Amino acid sequence: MIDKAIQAITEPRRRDILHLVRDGELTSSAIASHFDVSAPAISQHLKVLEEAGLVVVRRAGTKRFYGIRREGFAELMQYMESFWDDSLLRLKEAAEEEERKQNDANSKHRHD
Amino acid sequence: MIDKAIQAITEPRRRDILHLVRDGELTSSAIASHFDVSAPAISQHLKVLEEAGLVVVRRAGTKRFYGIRREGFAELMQYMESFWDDSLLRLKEAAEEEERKQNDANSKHRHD
DNA sequence: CACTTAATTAAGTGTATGCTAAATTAATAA
DNA sequence: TTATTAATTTAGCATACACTTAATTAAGTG
Repeated sequence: MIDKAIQAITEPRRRDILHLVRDGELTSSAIASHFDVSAPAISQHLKVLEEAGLVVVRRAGTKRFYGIRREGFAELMQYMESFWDDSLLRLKEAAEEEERKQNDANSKHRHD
Repeated sequence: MIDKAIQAITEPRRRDILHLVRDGELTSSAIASHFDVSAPAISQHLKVLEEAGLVVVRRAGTKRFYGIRREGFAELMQYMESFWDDSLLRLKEAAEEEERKQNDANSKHRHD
């Protein structure tokens, strides 16, 4: 699922769609009106986002309202954070180690 | 550049490569040895990651050592955070609003 | 029922992309 | 210089995917 979610946010158009619906539900056609592509194209993007667990549909008559799915969003964010936080932690440690070495080297050369 | 970075981490194999090099520099062949694909395939992935500003190369003789590029990583992380943090903030607000409504409705029905 | 509205599914197209084997570059060693 | 090692670039292939138009489904409405 997490792979699907990452795959889903790959496509710039789908990130745009997520930005559109994150403030509240929108119908497929309302979303489509923001773009220069056909309604089916948007419908296909919405399907991908839904299968990735990032949006949910609420049916009301002939309309379908799309909105953010919190759990999916949270899961994706957690993955991202664990990925980058771990990396940054290690980079921070590496940077500090580097600085230590630098200081050692300097103190050997300095004679004040 | 940020679009290229997102595009770059789309591919699962490239995320795996990033995981491999985030603890320290590795040569192209050392990276390739972890996977079932050919060396050229890895080389091409590394090129994508380099052009996205996520890794850097250090040449030493015939070898090329690949490592994480901090600035690129930080930039990508910032973008991700701003995307998701904004979203989560709005979702949190929406949830609180929802709860308020729920409470109002309950207090009208309750007669204790 | 026929008609409208909202949206999706289906079929087909062009392009991007991940992969391979073969050729090429680059640095070093004999 | 010739050979070796490390890696990349090239050319070609197969698949994935974003898009289009046309057809179809689904829910109301006259």
